Amino acid sequence: MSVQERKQRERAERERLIVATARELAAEQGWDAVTTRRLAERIEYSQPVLYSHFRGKREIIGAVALEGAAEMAAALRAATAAADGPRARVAALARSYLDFAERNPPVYDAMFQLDGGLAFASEDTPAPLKDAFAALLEGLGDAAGDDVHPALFAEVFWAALHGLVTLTRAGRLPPEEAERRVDLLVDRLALV
Amino acid sequence: MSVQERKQRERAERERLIVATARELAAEQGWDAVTTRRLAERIEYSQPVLYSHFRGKREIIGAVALEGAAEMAAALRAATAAADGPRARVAALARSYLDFAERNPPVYDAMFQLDGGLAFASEDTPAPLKDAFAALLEGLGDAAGDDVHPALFAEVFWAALHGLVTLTRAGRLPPEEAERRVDLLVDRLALV
DNA sequence: GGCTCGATCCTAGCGCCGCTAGACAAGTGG
DNA sequence: CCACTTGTCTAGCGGCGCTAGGATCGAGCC
Repeated sequence: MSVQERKQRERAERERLIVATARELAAEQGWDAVTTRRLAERIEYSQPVLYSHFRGKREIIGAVALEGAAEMAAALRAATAAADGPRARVAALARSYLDFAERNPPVYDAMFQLDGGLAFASEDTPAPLKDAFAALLEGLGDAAGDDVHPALFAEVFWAALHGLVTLTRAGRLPPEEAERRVDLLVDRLALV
Repeated sequence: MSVQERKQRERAERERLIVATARELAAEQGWDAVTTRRLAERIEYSQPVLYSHFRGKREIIGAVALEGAAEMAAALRAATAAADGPRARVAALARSYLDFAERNPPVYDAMFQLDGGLAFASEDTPAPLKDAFAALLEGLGDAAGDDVHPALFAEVFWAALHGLVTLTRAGRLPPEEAERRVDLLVDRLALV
């Protein structure tokens, strides 16, 4: 069986290569430049090979999004763990979120802007996505206050962060004021 | 000169037809279905005619976005004018914004999700876009509080609303709770 | 060791996209 | 009546996502 196992390993390896290359290409030249032809050329296989791993381009985007979700969850947890006190924790969470989006624009796009064909709010939502939201929920802790359901609070807080990311990226919000916006958001929304 | 004037009128009329048809097609089948070929067929002209009015597809999307911005500005002003008291005004503004996005998904997408080639935060930002933000700013009035610049406050409030729209559309936030989220946003963010 | 056969991968191509060059008809001014 | 501008169309370019069908190659059996 060793031969089959080796083949499976190689296959999995190649799948990782595809996702990593797609991400790399997107980081260098944007998602528009990520075409199946270019991607195939970079991994030094022909186009149809991509389709033996993924149903189509959407699924490749989705794979990048899942990778990103896992990384974001880790980043959020690391940031909140290092913070001291409730307010600092919420602020660190917010900064960490914005920071992640700024450092990985194509990954963030894959997660929220592009169609990666991922189910979001259903039972078959992929685990990494659920976990990223869980990390958000943990970090916010009891900043929701007694009169508001924590999940609802997390949703609104998340929406605000996501809006900041989107509008900043669109060139609508000058980056210099980012810090002040985070302060405003944390000071007013969170009860800490 | 009458002949030339008539021609100009007809030309302007056809341009409106193009934009309206693009919007209609997007509303019926989504922006993916808005191709230059289909659009040309619907207006009963050939493809190149589109390019005598717009530089390309992006500009057509941009035109729909501008139309949408003007409508949104009007909707926001109407909603805030009808509201009584500062808190009601802010709440009406928020509901009106979300309502607009829900009623006109493709238009909202043209404004904020797609690339319409519009300059956003510079001196040559088209007037309708500036005006829409102005309407937002007016509606929020002095809900910013004394310690926060009104424009900065408007940006954050807007970002939160935009995030709610995006995440709701992505299926991430259940629509039933929309009202409660608006309440949370208004109660905490606005000082009224 | 030679052969069969299934897995694996590639070449070629389909239908569609955004966009444009160049032919052609219609209307205007001399 | 003719030259010419203006407006529109036909046809086609390069590139897209995706797939059918043929070639190749290595594993497993006699």
